[in-house]
Amino acid sequence: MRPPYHRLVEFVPLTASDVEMMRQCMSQPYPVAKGQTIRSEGREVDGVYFLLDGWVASSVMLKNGQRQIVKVHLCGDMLGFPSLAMARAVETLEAVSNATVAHIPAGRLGAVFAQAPRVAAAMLLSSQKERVALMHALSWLGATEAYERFVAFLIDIHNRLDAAGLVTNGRFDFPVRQHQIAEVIGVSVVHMNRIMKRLDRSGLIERGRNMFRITDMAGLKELAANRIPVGAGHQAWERLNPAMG
Amino acid sequence: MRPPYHRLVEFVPLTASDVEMMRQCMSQPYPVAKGQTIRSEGREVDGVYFLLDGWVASSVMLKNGQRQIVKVHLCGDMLGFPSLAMARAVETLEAVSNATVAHIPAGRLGAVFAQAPRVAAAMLLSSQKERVALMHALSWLGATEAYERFVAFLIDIHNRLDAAGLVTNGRFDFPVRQHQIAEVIGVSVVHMNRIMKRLDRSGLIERGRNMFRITDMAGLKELAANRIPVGAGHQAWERLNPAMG
DNA sequence: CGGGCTATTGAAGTTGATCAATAACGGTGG
DNA sequence: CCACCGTTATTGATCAACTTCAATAGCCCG
Repeated sequence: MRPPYHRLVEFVPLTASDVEMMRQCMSQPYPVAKGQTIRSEGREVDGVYFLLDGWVASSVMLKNGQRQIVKVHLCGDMLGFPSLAMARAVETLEAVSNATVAHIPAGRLGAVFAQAPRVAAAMLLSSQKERVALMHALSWLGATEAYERFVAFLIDIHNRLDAAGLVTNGRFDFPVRQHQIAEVIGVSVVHMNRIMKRLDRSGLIERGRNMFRITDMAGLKELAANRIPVGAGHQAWERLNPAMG
Repeated sequence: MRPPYHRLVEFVPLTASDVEMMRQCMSQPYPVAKGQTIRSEGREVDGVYFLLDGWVASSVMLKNGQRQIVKVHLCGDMLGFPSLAMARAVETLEAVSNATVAHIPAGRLGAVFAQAPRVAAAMLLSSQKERVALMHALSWLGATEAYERFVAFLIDIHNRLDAAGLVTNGRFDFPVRQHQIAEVIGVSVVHMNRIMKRLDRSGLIERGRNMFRITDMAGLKELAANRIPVGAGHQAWERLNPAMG
């Protein structure tokens, strides 16, 4: 399945009609301009969103006025899923670049799950992968210094963009401003900048205003805090269905 | 539904037969002694675990030898779910107190999902709640100082124990050692201890070697970094099924 | 070509880490 | 019942990572 639909079939070999059903339950895709909010924390939960193109930050606001970006979403991601379990939305979804999203009303989502249990399984497994990503982000934040955290973040972004076919020769668009990266990594903008300069000097990457190129992935991986876990792919589905396969 | 089964029906009004089916697919409950490992990071993923009693830490190991506890599991929690999407287990499950768990083989889990879509929905929504918990832990780690993080952690534990009926008059068992709390909060043991002494002086809590009593919850909540989000309960299920209700 | 956002750099102050040592607890064997 | 020992808790002193304040420079856009 081509991006942006590649993630739907990552864990479960959905049929063409399964995917078509998912597509049917989405609204017409619409553009969101850079900086615009798709849905704010505290709003009513009326469903989830599918990101067809662009970059979206999912963030949580704290009482002290600080904001933590808990996930940078890329092409093919489902947005706002965690809030489905909560009375009101817990995260703010904000476009970091110009983006294209489609809304999926909660009611239609329920209908799809009822009619296509394989789609439900696909969503369940995708959600577990997101939990793993959060667990790793948490471990970086709690147990490593900021430089390594940023390296791990860069590698993650690279790999996910690569899966969406958006990396050429280690080079990819990177529309995230330094103050936003700082909110991901959990440091001040000032320190974030010092980290970038330090990474510049390392010679492992090249950096443009809206672009990154990883010139030495092996070197970067040595700096990162832990091994990048590998997804189970369709093996996950096979584990759940030992008979059918 | 009584603990430890209270969380199964938190979001979806499962029938008695749904719950019975879940219970059927679990192994005979077995004890795990304090300090024992239930499943290690890197092991094969052969299913998940249900925690009937006791405390279990879910942790991730980093290359630098540091360990981050990403979740402290309590009675009624499902353990090891995130690894279902990965080729090998990403977290280590270790008993913090004597505990009782039951194993749920992946294959039986798949069978339940196929036969009881409402159970699948319940698991999906529970997983979203866990994602929200991780998102908040992440925001605390990234954007607040350790003292507030610990307060937020304490409140969270209190609320979850309360939901399991394990709090009396603000008092609850707390078998977690300071070095383990340090691994949750992301600080050194030494600093963790200073935080506890500081909290002692605040007069908001009383502390014993294996016990906590919250004497001023309102005061604690003022210290915490952000509002405690409220779960949607069965409203989550109703959102997914607007017709049936 | 002015104005706002973004990036960069310096200097001083905090939070929390690390090293090191001591005290208290809890269980065990004699 | 007590002496012993490993684990856990507590405290002091020094050091590193990171923050905050402040200022300047560069980029993009109308």
